[in-house]
Amino acid sequence: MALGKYDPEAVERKWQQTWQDSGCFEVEVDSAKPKYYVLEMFPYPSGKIHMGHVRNYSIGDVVARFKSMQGFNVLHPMGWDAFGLPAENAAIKNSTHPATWTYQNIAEMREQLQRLGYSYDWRREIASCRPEYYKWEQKFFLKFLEKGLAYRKDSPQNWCPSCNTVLANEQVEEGLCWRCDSEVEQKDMEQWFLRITDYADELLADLESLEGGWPERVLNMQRNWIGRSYGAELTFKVKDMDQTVSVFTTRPDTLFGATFMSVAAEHPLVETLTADAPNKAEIDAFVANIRNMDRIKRGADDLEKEGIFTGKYCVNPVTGADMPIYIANFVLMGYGTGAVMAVPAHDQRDFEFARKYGLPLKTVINPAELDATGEVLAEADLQAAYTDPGILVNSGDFSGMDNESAKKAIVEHLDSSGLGTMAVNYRLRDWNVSRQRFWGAPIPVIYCPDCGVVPVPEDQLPVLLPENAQVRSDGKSPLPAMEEFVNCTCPACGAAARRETDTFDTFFESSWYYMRYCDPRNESEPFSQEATGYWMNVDQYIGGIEHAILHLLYSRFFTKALRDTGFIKADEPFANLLTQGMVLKDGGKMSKSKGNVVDPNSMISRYGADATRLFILFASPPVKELEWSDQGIEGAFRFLSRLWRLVEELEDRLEAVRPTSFNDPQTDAARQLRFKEHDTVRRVTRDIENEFQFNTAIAAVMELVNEMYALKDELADDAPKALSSAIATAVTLLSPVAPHLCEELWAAMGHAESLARQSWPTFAEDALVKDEVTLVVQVNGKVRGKFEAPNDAPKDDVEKIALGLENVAKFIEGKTVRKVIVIPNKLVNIVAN
RNA sequence: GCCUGGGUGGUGGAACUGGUAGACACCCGAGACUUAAAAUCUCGUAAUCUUCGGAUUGUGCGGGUUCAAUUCCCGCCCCAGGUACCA
Repeated sequence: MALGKYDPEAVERKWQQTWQDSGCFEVEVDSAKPKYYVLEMFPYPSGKIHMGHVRNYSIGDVVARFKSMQGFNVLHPMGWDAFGLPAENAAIKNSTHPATWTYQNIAEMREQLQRLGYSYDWRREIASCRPEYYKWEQKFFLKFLEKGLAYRKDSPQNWCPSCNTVLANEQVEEGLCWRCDSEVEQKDMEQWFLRITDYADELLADLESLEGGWPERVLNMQRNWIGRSYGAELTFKVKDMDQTVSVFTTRPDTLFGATFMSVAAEHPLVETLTADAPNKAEIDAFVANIRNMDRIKRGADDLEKEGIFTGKYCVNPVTGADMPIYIANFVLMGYGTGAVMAVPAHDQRDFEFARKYGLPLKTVINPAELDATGEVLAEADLQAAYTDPGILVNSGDFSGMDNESAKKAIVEHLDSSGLGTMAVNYRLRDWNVSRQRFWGAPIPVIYCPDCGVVPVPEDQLPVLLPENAQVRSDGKSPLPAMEEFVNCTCPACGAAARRETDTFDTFFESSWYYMRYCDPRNESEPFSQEATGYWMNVDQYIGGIEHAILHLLYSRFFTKALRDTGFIKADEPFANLLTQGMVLKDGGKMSKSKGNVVDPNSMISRYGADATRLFILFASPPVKELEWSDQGIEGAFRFLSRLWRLVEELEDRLEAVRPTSFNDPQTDAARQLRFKEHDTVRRVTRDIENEFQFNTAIAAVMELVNEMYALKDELADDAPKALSSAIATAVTLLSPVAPHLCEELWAAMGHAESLARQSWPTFAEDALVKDEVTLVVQVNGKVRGKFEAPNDAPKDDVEKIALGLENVAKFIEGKTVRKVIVIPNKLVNIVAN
């Protein structure tokens, strides 16, 4: 077989067909083999793949092919995160059904991914918008409902006026909708929630088990998001009223210094407290003003602290002092209890508030150094709150205690009277999963006028999304107006009832798709225990950092919830996580508005899939950002052509040998090439295993190819065997990155079996032993010369040669040699002065 | 403010447990081949100086440890991401 000119398109199409015909990447449960599950985040079928996808999937493909060659049974699936708003928008624009647009996009994107030669088991492909898929999450929801993990609640929600739907807390970014950047409003609505907060502790604790496998910053982002703080819940009696106010505080040790109380404008007690206030109108206006303020303004750093006195007092349980109750604009209903005990001497916000409204300050924590002198921090002198640790003062029996011990002691004291307990508070809120959208999975419940909320019986699943729906031009979901969908009979009593018209948040689908991949065609259950027992967890998950909180937190929660409802045995879904960096152009993110988008298709048709993959993996390590370079991909293409030409030139003399099979060099050149060949195996293997350093792995193969070019004419009789072995090694090592070209060259050497089925090469230690090594000579730490010496030459010999070097002698002349440090086979440092 | 990363040539990036800083590639320059161009091949390419042997400086800044520091320690500056009136 003659190779001829390198034509990427022809080579790539040929091997893609071959792999498909032979079922090369199709895998089954095989308990005799160790498994490896590599997964890339499944794409939203927007219509076209972009460079970010190419990077994500190329990284995953190298891992999959590498692990497979190492002997693992590799699960490497692909599918589509197919529900979502863009399909509805496109449907409005083209007046079609969102499904039409979605399935068309899937077909196009599948073809593009196939053109890139990724080693997916396409039989396992899933699309989350198919009833065979969402049927199971409807079932999960019913189980959650049964377990009390799902509940319905009426409360203020984040509302995006542009998307016409509510958003989860995680989907609001700086007060804006995560998807469309519209300002998010607050709206009272009845919605379905999942009790993710029940798992707050476990979600936090298990992050420890991911240490090492997940990037530290993602673990930290999740920790911050869950936001656990330790403190106490204290109860204050309202004076002259049969009411109490509870607060959460991390500083119960400062209770003796609490001089007033601040509550949020939304606090349920506000109305009761102010009912008989003489300035009721003024208070109402103040409250309304805060409530109507948008999130951004209200959350601004420089927002002036403002408040208004309710006219009521509560009683400090330890001092008995009256504490005026204020409504304050900086107190948030969404955190803690929506009420704060104000300790102006030891909290900066309370300090500012107290100064503004002339409220009393009382020092109760004294800096230890000051305390030693017998003095106490003077309230009048305070320029800011004292928030550091110290010794309690003015605190009755607790005075003299250090403030850490006092936290516990004071809460225990209150506990006896039922006014305080230790408490843990989380920033995490329950997950609102209701969306007022059409293109999503219907929430399987029915509202009966007599029975209330009734779950759809399991045998009536799936609740199908109607195929005949007409999307509305105003963007609202058509479901509430579709009588044939809405009207139904109550499964409990048979009366006429209404079906829920909200659909699930699309993060519902992406929270469990990796489990479905394990058993994607199962019609009797979401997945079998056998399949998930073998394949789960995902060994390596790869995707963008933008999912660090949302998707990854929801998936972790889902795994635990499905474990507790008996579906799966795993505690965590993803053992290892790689977050790849963004693909940039001219220093900025590629975007249509900037007009700097590089279309993968044009690159593939021009340079081929192999060159595109090679460049994107070579230009930068996976976790870093990648600057796209048009010259760079040309360089990648040039290297592949160079390798191709080398094999073409030698084709007649090559033998179908295994990598690193050449082991009896006769010439120095052959010894040198053999060293390089084995060293390359060592480096490439190490670089891929350590942090997926594909860039340096590729560089190592480039060096090997350069070495072959440099030595090929000096190999004499060793040439055929030495070169055959080195080329076999080069194409094998490079095959995960540029699989098509490598298969072609492998075949050209005379191999009948696919390279994809070969085992990963190993290196021989003896090949890495050099007869001669270069030693560097330093004088006082500066390089002054170098020389060749036999491997493991005796220290004394090495020292003698080093001291005798001309340039070295120059630098030690007139000085006394104090010490000579010899690092074997590396370096000699002469210390002289 | 707090948390997490990160600052190395003209550019992307290397440097295994402290041991020749700049691998590999891009760009650029010179030469070979060619009628010519492209492609390809060879060589050069941190800065400054140079008697062309080499010398000096150099991994954000300032200190320190060490025979030896991009690597370890202390203090600062800058950049990116996350997060926050969180009580």
